[in-house]
Amino acid sequence: MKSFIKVMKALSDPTRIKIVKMLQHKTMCVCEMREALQVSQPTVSKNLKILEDAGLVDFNKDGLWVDYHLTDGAKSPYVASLLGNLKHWLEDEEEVRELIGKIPYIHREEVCKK
Amino acid sequence: MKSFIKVMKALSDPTRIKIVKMLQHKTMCVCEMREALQVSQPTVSKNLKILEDAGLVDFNKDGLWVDYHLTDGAKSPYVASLLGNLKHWLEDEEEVRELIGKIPYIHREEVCKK
DNA sequence: TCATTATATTCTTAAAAGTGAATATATTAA
DNA sequence: TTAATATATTCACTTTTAAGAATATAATGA
Repeated sequence: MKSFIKVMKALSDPTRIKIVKMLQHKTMCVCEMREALQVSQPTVSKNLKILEDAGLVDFNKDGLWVDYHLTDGAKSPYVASLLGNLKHWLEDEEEVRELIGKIPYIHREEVCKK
Repeated sequence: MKSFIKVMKALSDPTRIKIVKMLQHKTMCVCEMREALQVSQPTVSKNLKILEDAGLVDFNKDGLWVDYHLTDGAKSPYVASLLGNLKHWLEDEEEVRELIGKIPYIHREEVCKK
């Protein structure tokens, strides 16, 4: 029950859902997501940690950058199923379309370094 | 996005998940659920309202009693899918099994009337 | 080693969520 | 209409959640 609630809670916040939707398209680092979402860097980091604790995302370090990606959900039926559904859920929401539309124009080299 | 978040939030609380799991087995009134869950009557009513607002449960009035049941989720793909998954999710959690085990022994006529 | 910089963590604050006691509402029956 | 009772709502209180500013950590290069 506890781990199930953790997954559901993780997916009960708009910022975190947006992160998931972005990661469906592309592995991204914190500052790229910060730029796309227009929120503070700590907000991105903390929400990523919540997603990570729930088993929804994982990361690889690449020098100073930390590349986040969605997990395959192999360790949890809830995660696998929900991430699967989220591939099509919310796809036609304007809010999401707009966010995804930004991604190609965000380049790590320009966005990071402030 | 908003209605999706509402559904996910509704399913992010242990009390409400327990209510959903009980309603998978049987239509129930507030005082029956109160007895099974061992929480206050307002707590049951308020959590039912949250589930109702999210489109997860509906009710029929039967005199003084209000019989709650799960919806078919026809109005929302999220609801239909999540309620479908919840039929098997958490089925082997001891906490849930114990709760479901109580249901046959709870009789409206005995439990209500305090 | 020191400077730079991407990310994580801490701290503080504000808003939201969850609970039960008390109260209000609604339905039924006498 | 009055009494009884199932449910809903209000209120007060506590806990949790989410945000950003400030700070700490970690990795790289000079």
